[in-house]
Amino acid sequence: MIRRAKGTRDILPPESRLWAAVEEQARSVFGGLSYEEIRLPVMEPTELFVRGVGEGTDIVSKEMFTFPDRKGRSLTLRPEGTAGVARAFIEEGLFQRPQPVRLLYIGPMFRYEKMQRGRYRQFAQIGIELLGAATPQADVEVLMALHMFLEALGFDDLVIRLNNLGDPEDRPRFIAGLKRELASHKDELCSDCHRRWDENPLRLLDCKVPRCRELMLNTTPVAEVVSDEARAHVEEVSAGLTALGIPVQSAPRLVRGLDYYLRTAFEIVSPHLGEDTAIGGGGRYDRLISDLGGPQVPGIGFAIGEDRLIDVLPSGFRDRVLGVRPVVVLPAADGAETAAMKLARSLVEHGLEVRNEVTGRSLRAGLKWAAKVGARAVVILGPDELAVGEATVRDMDSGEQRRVELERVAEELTAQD
RNA sequence: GUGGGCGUAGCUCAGCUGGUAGAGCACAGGAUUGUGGCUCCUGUGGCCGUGGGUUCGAGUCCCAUCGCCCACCCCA
Repeated sequence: MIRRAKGTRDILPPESRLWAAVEEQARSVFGGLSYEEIRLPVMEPTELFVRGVGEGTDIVSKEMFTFPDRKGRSLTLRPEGTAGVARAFIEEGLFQRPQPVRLLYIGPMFRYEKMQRGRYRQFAQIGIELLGAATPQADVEVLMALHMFLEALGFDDLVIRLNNLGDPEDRPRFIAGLKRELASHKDELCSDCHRRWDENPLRLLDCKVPRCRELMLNTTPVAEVVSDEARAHVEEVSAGLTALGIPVQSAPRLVRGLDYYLRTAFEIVSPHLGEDTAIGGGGRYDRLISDLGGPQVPGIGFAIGEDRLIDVLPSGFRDRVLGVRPVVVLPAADGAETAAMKLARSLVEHGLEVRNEVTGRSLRAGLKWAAKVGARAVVILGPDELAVGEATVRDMDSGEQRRVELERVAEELTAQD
């Protein structure tokens, strides 16, 4: 048997309904703020991610699906969405449109990772990017959008964890200070931290090892070392969110896995799900476009892990989506097929979800089947009904049924809502 | 990348010290020829993950390999 590639999965009905509903909600909420969908290639030149995401990141150093095409060009399946958006922004001249530009993307990303529950090598992200606005208000809008979207799905205890990464110019000063503070305890750090010490010192902050964590708590937060402008920027973002009634929590050790973030960096969490499970995260990336050879255009955005989101979806939303029940149309007489099909067409046109019986089951077997597929009602077209142009409409919960003229079946079924 | 556990029907699993592959659920039909959910009967469904080895004989023992799960690591 041929099996799916490691780390991929098949999303079957009815689970797939949740995906469709979540994406529809995203288009609705983000669309309401004029974020319009951009559809990008899932493969890009490898160099885009090496330069965009950063060579020292885990993603680029060991998690990319990279392969040569038939002419020897190195391609990579996108491990995240922002780099591709930045590339398209430059290549398609989006900086010549009225600024800022608001974009939404939904789609699969790929990372060659060790498998674990809730983590896949192909996973989906929903993200937005706001390009061409450097103000704190831009950050506030993006975070508000994130909050609105998740609230629309029924999350009710969301907290934004916010950090200030400063500007790239602040980085060496901060890192030097951090190392100075940690120097006397360097031998107590874990082996990974020793590696990070030289390769990616910022990520020292992010270590999950308890002893390392303790040591980090005593270090000076990045936010206190950054330039006045950077500090004012993030403080204004925080104040703006608070003024909107969106809970914000300062997260001095929050560091994200992508090199391009500066100033604003954040995650959104739902505390009752556990503090380690961020639903989404993002930040500001004012140098990314220019680093990739484009104009100096600032940007901010986030990505939500759709797989994980669907895993933790509030039950209300879940039940609403999965609770939709079909109406079964059941021809139970010779020659009833056409009338049944016409009726099905009419019911669908009235917005009902119809499930036709097309296997020639007996009335009895048909009803049994209807119960199994969760039908809320069955429309029976037997010989008696057919003779007088009627149908029997049976409510599958109450068992009540009545004869209705064919033209009035849709009306009968939509009335009970 | 490191450590541990597990691979038998679509799903959950049983299968003893090696001797002709099983159950429940699910699916299909019927008992009830115009009425579902309960019950009962019948049926479909397997190269026992794959390859090699030991043996008269392997689902069972040995080796390898692939896959899945858990933890670490990392991360949306």
